[in-house]
Amino acid sequence: MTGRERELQAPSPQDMTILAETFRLLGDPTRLGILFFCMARPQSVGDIAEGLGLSQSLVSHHLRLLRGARLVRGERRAKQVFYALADRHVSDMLRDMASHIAEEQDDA
Amino acid sequence: MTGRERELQAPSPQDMTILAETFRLLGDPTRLGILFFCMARPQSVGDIAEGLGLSQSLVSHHLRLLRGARLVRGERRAKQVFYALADRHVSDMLRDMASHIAEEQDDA
DNA sequence: ATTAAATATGAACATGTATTCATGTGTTAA
DNA sequence: TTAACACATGAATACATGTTCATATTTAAT
Repeated sequence: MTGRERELQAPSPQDMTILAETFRLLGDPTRLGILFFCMARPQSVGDIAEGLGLSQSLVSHHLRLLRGARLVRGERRAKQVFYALADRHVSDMLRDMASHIAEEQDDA
Repeated sequence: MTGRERELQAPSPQDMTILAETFRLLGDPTRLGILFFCMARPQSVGDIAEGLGLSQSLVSHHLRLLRGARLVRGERRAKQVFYALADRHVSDMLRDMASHIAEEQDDA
């Protein structure tokens, strides 16, 4: 115990880069919608497109970016590819942020 | 208890918008740097600029965006304006995300 | 082999945005 | 009132990026 328990050190430059990149990808409404749409269970590209009212091409483009950042994982089943959040960290991040935003509204 | 305790409902459209906007603002390396720089204690605009090697104008422009989203708060003291994270939610968000990213690196 | 279905990719475009430069506004001291 | 300091703002620009359209690739069925 140093008496400064709440001291917060800035992330390493490397983590900073990844952090900013992650935030940037989550900062697009379309991509954010895709992520929440895949949260409950894996969804095929077509399902995402239809469910969110987006073109198949657009969804595929966004999924490529999300894949590149390891935010989602895609698995083939026959002709379709089902996408899911990459791991628990991703879903936890979304959940945490969502709850922070929700609480923030109270004390406006 | 429903047996589906981990069920996650998507945020409301309104929260979705705020969430995406928040992510978008955090998605810029310069802004992210400014936020972490102000985390420990309030910092003046000049200190931020000098500390991060940025122009005063650029810092001011970014602070305006961060203010608009209520991510930071500015307080005047004499000639200077000291900026701090708006509230605990903001610092918690940054801390949470940073730790998620840090842990994510382990199981690469 | 053809055909159809599902997804991925490349080019093109329009829009958004981070940065710089110049200038304005507010505050303190003389 | 000036002058100097600290910060804010507007215009301009270079660059990034979200979206569409057309087309390629992969898989399954006949």
